[in-house]
Order: sequence, then C-alpha cells, then structure tokens
Amino acid sequence: MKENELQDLLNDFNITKFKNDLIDWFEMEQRILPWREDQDPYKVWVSEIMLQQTKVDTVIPYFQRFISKFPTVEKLAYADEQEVLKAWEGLGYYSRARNLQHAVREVAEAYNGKVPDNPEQLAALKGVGPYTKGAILSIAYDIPEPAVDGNVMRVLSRVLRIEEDIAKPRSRRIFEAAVQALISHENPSSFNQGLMELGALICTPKSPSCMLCPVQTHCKAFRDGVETELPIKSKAKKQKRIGYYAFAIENDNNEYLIEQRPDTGLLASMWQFPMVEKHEVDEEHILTWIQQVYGLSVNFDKKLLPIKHVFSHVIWEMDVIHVTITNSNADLKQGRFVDLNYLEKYPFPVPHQKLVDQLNQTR
DNA sequence: AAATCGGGGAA
DNA sequence: TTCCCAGATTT
Repeated sequence: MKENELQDLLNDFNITKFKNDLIDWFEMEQRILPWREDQDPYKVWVSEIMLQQTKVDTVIPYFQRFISKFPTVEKLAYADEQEVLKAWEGLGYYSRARNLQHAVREVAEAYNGKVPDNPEQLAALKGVGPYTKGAILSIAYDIPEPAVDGNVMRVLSRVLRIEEDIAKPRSRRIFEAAVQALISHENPSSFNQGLMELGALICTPKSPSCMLCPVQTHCKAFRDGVETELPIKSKAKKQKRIGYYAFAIENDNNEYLIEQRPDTGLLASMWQFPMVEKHEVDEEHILTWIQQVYGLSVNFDKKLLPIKHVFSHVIWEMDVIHVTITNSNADLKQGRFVDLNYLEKYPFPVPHQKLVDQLNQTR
C-alpha cells in the first residue's frame, strides 16, 4: 500500500469525531490496571516490556511483584541478575528481563536515572523497539507518537479496511502512518491506549462485539460486513518436535543435580535438570552418558511422567528418568547438587518446574 | 524477510 | 487442535 492510497482511505473518514469517540469511550470504560495508577515512566516501561506478546491477566501479578521488588530504576539497575530472572520466571521470553535490566543500567548511569523522553535515546535502549518506544512516549510523556501492536493493526485494519498481511514486517509502517494521521495531539495517551483497549475488549480477533463498539459508525469493515475477514494474516509454520531424556539425579543427601543453561539462545541462563536429545544417545547407554558427562556412576531407579512443552518454534517431549548415584565421592564434572527445598531459589523454565513438581509430590 | 525467543488462555 | 497475545533481536 502506498502513501496516497492511505490518503484515499481517509478521504471519507471523520478523523475528528473518530478520535473523540475513541477517547471518550476509553476514559469511561478503561480497565483499572496496576500500571495505570500513575504515569511513572519507569513503571510504564516495565509494563510495556512485560506486555509484549503477553496477555494483561498474565502480567498483572508479575508486574506487582516486580515493582515491589524493584520499585525504581536504581533498584533494578543494581539488583542481582539471577534475582531479576527469578522474578521473571514463568513469564517467558527471558531476554526481555535481561535486556530491560541492561537498559535500566544505562538509564541510571547515562541519564541520571531519568527515562529518556525522545525517540532516538529510547530506541537505542536494549529491548525497546518501535512499539515500546511509542508507548513510553505517548503514555508516560504525552507525546503523539504511534504505538502499533497487534491490537492496533487488527482495529485499524477493520476500521479503515486495510487489507495488508499483518504478519509481514513491512505492514507495521502502514499502520504507523495511519496512526500518525489519526492520533489526538491533545491526548495521545488515551488515543493509543484506547486503540489497544478496544482491540482487547471489543474488536477481538474471532468474534468482535461490533454492536457494543464506540466507533462502529466509523468502521469500514462493519459497513461492508467483512469484519470477521480482517485482519489478513498469513499462518506461521508449525513447530519442530525434539525428544529428550531428562534426568533427576539424586545423591546420598537427597539432593538433585541441576545445571545452568548457556547465556545465549533458548532459555538463556536459566537452570535445568540434565538432559540430552534422544537422537544423541541410545536408551541403553544413557547411564554411561551420565558417567561420561558428569563423572557420576548411577543406578536406574524409575521413570517419572513424561513432560511435553510447547514453545513458539519448537516442542520438547521429555522422557524423565530418576537415577541414584553410587559413587558419592566422585568429582562432579559440571552442574551442582541442590536440596529439593532450595531449588526454588533458582530460575527454572516451566518444563523443568513441572519436573520439580513431580519430585515434590513423590517424596 | 525470515527465524528465534515462552507461556498461557480462549475458541 | 489453532490462534495469538500492549514485539524485539538476530540471522
């Protein structure tokens, strides 16, 4: 779609009334949310990072715990990284936590703890992309910048009947141009939040509540009866399955062996029980594999319940095997033994939390 | 442009 | 099952 095509879409569109209807509805109907209690740029920032690809209901308890633990830029900047990761445990996309702390440290040192209020400095911060930049500027600083997320693309694709494939990266620019043309300069915060709130409450993906919609009279998709056909979005390819053997290795003190994942890639720096891809070792050789990798002689004890976990782009299918060690004085090559009661100090990804749960239930 | 990066809830 | 959610970064 070209620039002038967008202008054509806006020709018969009452921009002034649209933004008034949207803002009036938002001010009346908005949900009470913990990050809406004030305009503290730090709290706006934290909430926006947590809300990336994550539903409001999921974020609420994490946000409250996180702000209690790290109430200011300085508290987060000087906190222990593992403690931050632990506070993020279960929320997913853990690089968000690492990038956030990295960026907050930069703000503490380079900007004297004040979150920048200009696009260039914000965009330079780790984890702050086009959406989050616009969200911070508009919500925390009342600056009229677009903040285009999935909600905004869905809402505007219907209201203006924009038929671009929203799965394509380039499409975001079309919607940013649309917001530029529509946004209220008097109240950019309520305008941007209103678009998102509308997408979350009314203009939902499957069956939008058009009869309750405050901008129904403006909506070209509703006018044409094609609201459920929009937005157009190409499908993602399905995930690859990977089979693993995972091991609960118990020593004489009833402690279990855990290890830290590498600091890059999937679940970076999180902790886990030892595991190996099935195609790398035959089942009859798994005890030998443990001996070679960890320097531990072990006896098979029993199989625990298998664990299946679906990630964005991969599916783990883990056979879980409980073993006990026979050479308690051996030199451990890697990992550490930790008592069941202290495992909660370590950040675990959900599939390994499930394994911890099994150990707690069966003891 | 496409792949990577988590987890959960709704339909 | 499939979708997709207040996306950013890396390849």
